[in-house]
Amino acid sequence: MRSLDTPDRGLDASPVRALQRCALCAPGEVCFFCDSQTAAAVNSGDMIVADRRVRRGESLFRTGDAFHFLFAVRGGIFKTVRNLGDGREQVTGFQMAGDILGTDAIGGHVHESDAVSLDESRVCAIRYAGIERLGRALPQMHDLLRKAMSGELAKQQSVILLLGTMRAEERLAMFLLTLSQRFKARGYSPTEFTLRMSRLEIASYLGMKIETVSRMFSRLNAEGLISARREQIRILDFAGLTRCVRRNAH
Amino acid sequence: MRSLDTPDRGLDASPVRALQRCALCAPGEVCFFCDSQTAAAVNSGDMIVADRRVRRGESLFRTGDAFHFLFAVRGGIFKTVRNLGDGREQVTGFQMAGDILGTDAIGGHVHESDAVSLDESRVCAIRYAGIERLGRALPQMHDLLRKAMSGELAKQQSVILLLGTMRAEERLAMFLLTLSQRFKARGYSPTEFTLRMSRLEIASYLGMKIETVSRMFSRLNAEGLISARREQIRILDFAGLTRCVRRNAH
DNA sequence: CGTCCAGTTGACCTCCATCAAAAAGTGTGG
DNA sequence: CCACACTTTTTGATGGAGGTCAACTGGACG
Repeated sequence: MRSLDTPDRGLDASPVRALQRCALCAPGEVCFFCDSQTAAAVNSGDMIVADRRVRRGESLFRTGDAFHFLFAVRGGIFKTVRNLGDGREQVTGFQMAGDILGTDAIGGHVHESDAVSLDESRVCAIRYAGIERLGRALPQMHDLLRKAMSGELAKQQSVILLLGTMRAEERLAMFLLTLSQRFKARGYSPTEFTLRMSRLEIASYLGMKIETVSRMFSRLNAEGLISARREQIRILDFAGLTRCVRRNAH
Repeated sequence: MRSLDTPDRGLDASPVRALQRCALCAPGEVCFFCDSQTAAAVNSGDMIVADRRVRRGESLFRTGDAFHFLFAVRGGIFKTVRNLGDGREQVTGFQMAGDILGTDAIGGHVHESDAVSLDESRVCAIRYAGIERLGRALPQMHDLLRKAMSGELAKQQSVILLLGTMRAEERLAMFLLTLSQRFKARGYSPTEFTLRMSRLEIASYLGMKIETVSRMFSRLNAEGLISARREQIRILDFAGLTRCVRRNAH
């Protein structure tokens, strides 16, 4: 009930807190650490934070890299790709402003996935050792981090449900609804947006083949639920899309 | 490469640290907070920790419950079940000694899944407020928690890959290999064990139907890789099972 | 010994993958 | 600006893995 009725807690949605901008964020940007308390710490220089831009196609980190930094996405969009070792790989998520990258490497000290920018992106690189140290003086930051990681866990569980229980059409409908939600939360139009990821990347993320993704786009088009032409998406019927996710049940 | 070559970092595997038992753990038990430092804090009464047994079929928490406690599994086994709201649901994981439960609710303050015991289980219930408070004096505990959550994220990503890219036979082979690994890490036989979960629960977890699970068990049997009779499993050929996971690639 | 439930096996069908080709963009050099 | 190569997306035709439905098997328990 919850994940469908409250889509902002559903698949890959991330609650973007309406917080004060931190010292590093430019107007129009939000980042994970945008919090007055935390921003103060950043200013005071207690924590090593580096502003960084990442070009389309560039990686923040790759599988096997030693873990030193967490990354707070301030603008643009990333994909994370995880490798199975036999040539197979899968996109495990898309991250945009307000999202955090690298948390899955805290435990193993090594990144288990690639983070690739799909756009001109801006991030803050935050030295993890600094976070560990600073937490004593600034417990809010640790709280923020735990909440973000907990949110990641919940998001991934939604992906697991999508992959484990949904049919192709539902998956795509869910994907579009979630994207729409995320754009809305960031102040962009929820009804009209441009896909930054290719059909291949969508297919990988949704556990299907590129042809099937294409067919499902066409089908949603034919049903009058969306108007999709290549990367340009307009959602025409939210209720219909939501019904589409539910109806294939059982 | 990594997830197959180093199975203990693969699907649902959890590195069980060989640490000193904490004050609450009985001989033969391990828990998440088994750490001399942490154990001391537990003893000193700084953190509210309650020992608790959970009977087969009982829940630790249910979807919608307010979040107050994390649970450290000391013995037995749990499943977490997440609901899609239209009748569909899926088992998102199995947790045994050393694993932690409830972390996905830290962000939203509400549990988004059910945690059900599949056995006579023992857990420590740890008041989350206590963890937040105690972290200042005992940073190791926060570190432990972050690492555990990070490990959860990595585990779930492996599940996402399993659901997104693997065929039915591979999924079951992977499941058995991972279980074996987890038993081994806990000092039990990796070659011979009893499944505590039903075929239905396995099917749900692996995103397939009960009939398919049954067929795949039969197939692995026929191939001489395992000897499975109902819940009693013996692994006859580890290399063969591993090859089975790889071979269906592409 | 019959009932019940979990698991297995069989027969059939559907959804999606696969293979193939056309269509629509994108980029490059003349 | 056009011709040509090349990539990405769409559409079509076909087949196969796994879902569905149904019957059977084998423990567990009264």
